[in-house]
Amino acid sequence: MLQVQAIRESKNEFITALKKRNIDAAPLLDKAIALDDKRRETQTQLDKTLAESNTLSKEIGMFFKTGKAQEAKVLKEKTGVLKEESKVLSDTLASVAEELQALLYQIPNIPHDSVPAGNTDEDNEEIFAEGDVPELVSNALPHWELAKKYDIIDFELGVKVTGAGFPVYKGKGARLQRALISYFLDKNAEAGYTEIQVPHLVNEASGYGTGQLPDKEGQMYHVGEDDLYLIPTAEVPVTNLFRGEIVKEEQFPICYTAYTPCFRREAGSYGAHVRGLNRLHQFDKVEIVRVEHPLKSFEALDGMVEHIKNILRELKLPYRVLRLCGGDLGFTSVLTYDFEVFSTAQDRWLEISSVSNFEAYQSNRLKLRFKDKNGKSQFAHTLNGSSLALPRVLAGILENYQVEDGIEIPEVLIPYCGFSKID
RNA sequence: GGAGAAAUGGCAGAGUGGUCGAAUGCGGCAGUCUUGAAAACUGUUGAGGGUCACACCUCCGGGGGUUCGAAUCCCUCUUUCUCCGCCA
Repeated sequence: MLQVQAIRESKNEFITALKKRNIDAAPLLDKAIALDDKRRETQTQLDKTLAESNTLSKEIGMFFKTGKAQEAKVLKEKTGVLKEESKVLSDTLASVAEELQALLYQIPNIPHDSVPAGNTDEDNEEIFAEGDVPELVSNALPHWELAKKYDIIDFELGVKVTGAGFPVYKGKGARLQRALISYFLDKNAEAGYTEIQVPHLVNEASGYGTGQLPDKEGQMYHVGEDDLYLIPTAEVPVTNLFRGEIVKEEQFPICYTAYTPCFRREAGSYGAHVRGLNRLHQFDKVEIVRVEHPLKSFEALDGMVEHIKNILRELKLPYRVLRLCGGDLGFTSVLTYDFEVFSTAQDRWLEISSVSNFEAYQSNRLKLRFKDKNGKSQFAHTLNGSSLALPRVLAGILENYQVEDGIEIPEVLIPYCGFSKID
């Protein structure tokens, strides 16, 4: 969430920037400032009342010690009144603070200067493209047909066991998927990311920490009996490792990578673009997460983009990089680059990675800080990106690497797979 | 799942109703000594809010209560440890 102090300092800039998200933020920001004024005023009054009460209590103690019970009794009556007052004040404070918090949760992050205005993915800005679209055989198939033909992914079996959107990977399909996971993790480790394994279920506080709660509640699977959520991305457990932490400045950059399955209810999504691996309830993803010094976070973002480009280059997949427009930008993000692979057989772009800088928006919720050189603590910046999301990379490989009598395996993956062709 | 014990500052560990934000040790930082380092000695060292800076307020696992006053008493939740049971 935004810091009230920042809202006070840059209200007009924020209003202008939030227009790119098609939001008229003026009333929200004004209300936040007004609530914060009220909060501070109440806090001051409460502090005064408590200070008085503390002083009197000490005096009472002294009177008791010196046997002056009568004097103590008089003061006790006074503190009784102060107690009533402070009760009222602290109730007011709690409710004002809660209201302010709820309001701040509703205000999205401030888009970066470079973010284009716009409403939908149509308005995203292509900033880079690379790789040749392969010439495919005349009877090229989409991946769900290929999956059936070579018996490497079974969607029906998944339906039987669980439901739609939970595919079963078989044989070389399963092996290829595992190869991709290992390959991605190795590439990330090579680039300086520390590999970690994290829980796949998180508690409510973690959901709030990274911003999935309260606004995307319906997108997560919730285990009611234990009040836990299945993670929609490794971002949630990995970033929450730092919840409430004060890190040392010299620890920067903090770079982690983790493989996890991801669970998404995808409530409300429908249409022709959800076939096969395009949209699933459970899928695998390798994530990279960074915690950075505020002055270094955009440099870090660029580094992450370059890193992912390198991977796609090695896989020899045609891809492009988009800068998301205000309307398509995630709630908590300042700047997001999406990577898309071109699927020749489907004749469309498939999103395979999303790389974002959240600046201090998550840190403020997480209370993730560092000590600067002056010994002051300030919020760190958090970033994350997919490196990469498996199903669509798999779809891209299956479709773009198909030949007359099978599917070839990208060269870099052969050592991981132990075979060079699916047939 | 059953029984018992515990939760205090970066760590260890005192503190069972008032002067305790908290002894002491270790660690960290600064200084003295030293060519330099180590040792020794001296000083300093939690977080948040608030202030120009002070003052002041809050925090001893979380929440609630008793009291004029709570780290200390009561309730509750969570977590950890030990023993037993079960088990990948």
